[in-house]
Amino acid sequence: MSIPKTSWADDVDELVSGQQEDDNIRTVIEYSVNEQGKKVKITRKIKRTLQKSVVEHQVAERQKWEKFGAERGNARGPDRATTTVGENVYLTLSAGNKSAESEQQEEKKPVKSTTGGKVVCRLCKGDHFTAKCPYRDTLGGLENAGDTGAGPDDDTVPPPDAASGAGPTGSKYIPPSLRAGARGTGETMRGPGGGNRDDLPTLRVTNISEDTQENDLRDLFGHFGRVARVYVGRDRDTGAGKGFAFVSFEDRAVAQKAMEKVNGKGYDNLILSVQWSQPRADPK
DNA sequence: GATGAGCGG
Repeated sequence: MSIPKTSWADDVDELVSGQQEDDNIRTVIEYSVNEQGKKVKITRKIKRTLQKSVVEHQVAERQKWEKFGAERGNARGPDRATTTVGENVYLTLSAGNKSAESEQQEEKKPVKSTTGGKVVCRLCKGDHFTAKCPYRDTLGGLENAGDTGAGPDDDTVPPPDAASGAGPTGSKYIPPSLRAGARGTGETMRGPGGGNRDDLPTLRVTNISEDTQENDLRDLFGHFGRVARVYVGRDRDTGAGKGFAFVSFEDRAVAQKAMEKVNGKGYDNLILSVQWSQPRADPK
């Protein structure tokens, strides 16, 4: 009763010779024809993660039935040459460790829904992100101690039981860097003025060659003083330079000096132009 | 001649 095979896909479920068949891994081989008309072999290894043979009782009973019709007299149960036994295969299609359910919920809610789609500043409850709060300098320190550097905060170390996790009130764990009185990255990441990088003295350098790199400019301007940041304007897609760059210094006087010295200077057979930068246009 | 990216409850 061998039924003639009708397609490549019928060649499924045979063991690759010389391959160990693990009880919990089934190897399924398929052949199909791709867009270029070529035969492709697809080998799939299906791992059984469930308990073996989770089958309804009635279904299991059917395996004992005598065969009838054209199959009369053949061995009981499915003939693996012609029949693929369905298994309980659970596919969990998800990205980022999210369950499918939570992913759906996420799609439903609008992207920026914190307070009904409105952004609310944590400091002043204004209509902007906390980072752009106009009162950030004065209020920021209250929310996150150590923000302004050597502030007058006391050096109180949290009591041991507070550090060990949930207290009697069920408070959340707070990493050491965020505990009151914590010193560390927050301080070292900021310049001496306590300001952030948006108000560093910055020069706009134009007429640079398109293959000028950040490091080239660092070298060029580093002689005058500490360079805080270098940005080279590039084409988004190609990455090629667009002929201008921004160089930020720690010290405004240094920036001033650098501007005077480098402006009009030849570099890479071009004449550099150095001006104070304008603050970045901020989209309102 | 030329004016940046990124982060986020």
